[in-house]
Amino acid sequence: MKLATFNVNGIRSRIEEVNRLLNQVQPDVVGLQEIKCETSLFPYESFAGYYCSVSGQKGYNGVAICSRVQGSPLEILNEVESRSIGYVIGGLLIVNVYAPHGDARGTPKFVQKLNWFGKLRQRLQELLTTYSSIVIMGDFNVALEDIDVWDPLLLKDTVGTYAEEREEMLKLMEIGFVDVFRYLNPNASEYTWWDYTSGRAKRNQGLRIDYILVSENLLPSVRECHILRDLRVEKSFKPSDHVPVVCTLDLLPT
DNA sequence: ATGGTTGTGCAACAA
Repeated sequence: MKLATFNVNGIRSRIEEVNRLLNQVQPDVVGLQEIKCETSLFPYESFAGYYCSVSGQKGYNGVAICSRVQGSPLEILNEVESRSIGYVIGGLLIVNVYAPHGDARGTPKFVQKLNWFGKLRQRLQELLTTYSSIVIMGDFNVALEDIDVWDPLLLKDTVGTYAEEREEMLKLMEIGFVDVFRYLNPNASEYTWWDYTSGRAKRNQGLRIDYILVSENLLPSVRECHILRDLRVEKSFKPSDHVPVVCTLDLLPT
């Protein structure tokens, strides 16, 4: 089973890049973040062969899960902003999230981000009593370690590297989830997001803030995990500021 | 250079 997560930064402006992902990678399940449209405006026609469960919102945020195998939608968090969505495929629960970006330490948005992680952790703890196999994918807006940051000194104590943010994400993982990319690549410095400004992408000055996490029972099934940096360097279309993360598990997509 | 770019939606905000 091949899983992909992709913060598209506006799904209606990213059709070409999404087509490339679907055709080249042929994922069984795709989690999308920042679709930035209402549910009714989601381009379902671009996902032929997929069942799409969408939680949209006008202008901002918005998440979707598209799966080749039909499943059942599951509410993850009851929240005003569309930042989470769940989909149950057989015995596997897929959770797709778009964590709040946050702001500088001490601001309301900084506190909201930490609280959101706390709510998600509590909900996952509850879900782990029902679903033993859970995948959480998405844009967490946190670079867990300094090797996930192109210049840890320059970016010390900024959005995505604050110790409080890292602690919240680690607490979430400590209830029983593993970062698949780091598990397979203990020392790799690869990034999933580059600022549009200042030519960050071409100089590979980015952060790793998009993840696929699996519940510990799934670790024996983990085979591969790749970050598709080519999609940002590619000149043939306008890219998102994020690139997809793709993981392969030895599970049948049923 | 208090800088730079993008999407949404049409001014300004969020990232």
